[in-house]
Amino acid sequence: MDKDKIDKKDHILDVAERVFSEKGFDGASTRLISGEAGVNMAMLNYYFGSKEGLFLAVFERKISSFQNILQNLGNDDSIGAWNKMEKYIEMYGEKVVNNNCFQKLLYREMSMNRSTDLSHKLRDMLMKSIAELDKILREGIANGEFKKDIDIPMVIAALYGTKNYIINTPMMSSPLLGYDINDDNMIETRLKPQIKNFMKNLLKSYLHN
Amino acid sequence: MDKDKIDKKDHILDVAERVFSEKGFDGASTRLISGEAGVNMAMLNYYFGSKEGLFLAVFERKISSFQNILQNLGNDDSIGAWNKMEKYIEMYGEKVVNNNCFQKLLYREMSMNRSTDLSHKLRDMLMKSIAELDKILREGIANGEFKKDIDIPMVIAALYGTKNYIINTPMMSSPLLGYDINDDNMIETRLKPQIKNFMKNLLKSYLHN
DNA sequence: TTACATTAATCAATCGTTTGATTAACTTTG
DNA sequence: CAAAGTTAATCAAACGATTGATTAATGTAA
Repeated sequence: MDKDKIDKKDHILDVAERVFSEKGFDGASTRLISGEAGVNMAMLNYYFGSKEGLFLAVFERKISSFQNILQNLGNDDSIGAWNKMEKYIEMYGEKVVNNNCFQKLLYREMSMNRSTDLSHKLRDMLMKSIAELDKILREGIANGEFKKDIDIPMVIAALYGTKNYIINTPMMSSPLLGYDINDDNMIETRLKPQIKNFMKNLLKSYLHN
Repeated sequence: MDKDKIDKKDHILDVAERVFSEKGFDGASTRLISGEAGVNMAMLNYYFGSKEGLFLAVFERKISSFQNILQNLGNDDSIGAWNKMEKYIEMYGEKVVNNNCFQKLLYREMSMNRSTDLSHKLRDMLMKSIAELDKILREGIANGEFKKDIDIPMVIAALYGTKNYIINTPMMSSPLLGYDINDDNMIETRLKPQIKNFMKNLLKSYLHN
């Protein structure tokens, strides 16, 4: 059945995403991935052409799911810039902490600084989210809500960087925060509220006049 | 001469640090490292025992150089907490942006979340710097300089995370900031002041009453 | 039967590592 | 001093293991 094929491909992608995020591209062998997925090694090449094709497919799937979020927020004239900012932080906190396994993989790949098609695609994808945030910040400056001398690029780096630090280095953030970052329950009940709350307070005091 | 031997080992470590930071541990072959260092492949094992031994040696060398900085800052009673905070940001900005190649390597290894001796050593090393920052923040709260409801772990994550985002993903931060992050001259004249200035302003508005 | 799915076996290439031989610089001995 | 002995440094070559990829045979469902 066609359904089965899709489910199987999706299952392989799930496993590959996890293994790649744990071991990195070079550290994750095709034998390990296929073994953990419970499929024959040759199936990876049958479905995805090559190891790099599989790697690409992992990202392609997520890129399309990241497409239509965080959008059209800057075009709403009915609410102020700070209100948009809070909404952005809310949505960002939800979406991004949920996919922490993929986020780790994503930013490790970006830190490789490669000039591949994939890297450019990922950069463009991330830049879309950033552009939305940039628009909100400019609007806030223009209408006097925010101070006019705020450092927009650094605000963006602070928001994304703080989240990445927590998610990507659980070995540091877990003892720091006092609870286990790898525990999904802790992420939901404690980490999400804490991140959202902190980012709002931090940026509110910095941005506002 | 003994001098030459030390210099050669140091040269290999320099090259290994760069190649590891560019390709990752698994992506950097011993042939590539020895080739770029201009030494015979067997010399890596002769000097460092194994590839992992070389990897370890790269870190060991830096750990000892990171030892005595950022220390005894919290014990000085002659200046206030915010003053210490500014000094911390200054020193941190200098030390850390200078070694951006190593920083990339360091945090990529930490994101692997391995339970190796190396990972624990690196965590302990980083925790020392963090503990100093923690001490300053607690002191500021105790003496009324800082608000009493600040989120200390998140402040630490914001400081370290913002820097990491800029340094580790130049593909994002370069177009964001408008200049080339990989250019040493730009790092010195523009990035360093911008990071220091932003972090001070950001934290000043968040921490202070 | 036909077309797709799946398998075990195998491929060449590359991996990290080891080897035995050679060189050069000191040390010891007569 | 000079010859013999000793050591660390360096090299090309090869090792077995593992890598990603391919093949040819088999299974399966329409």
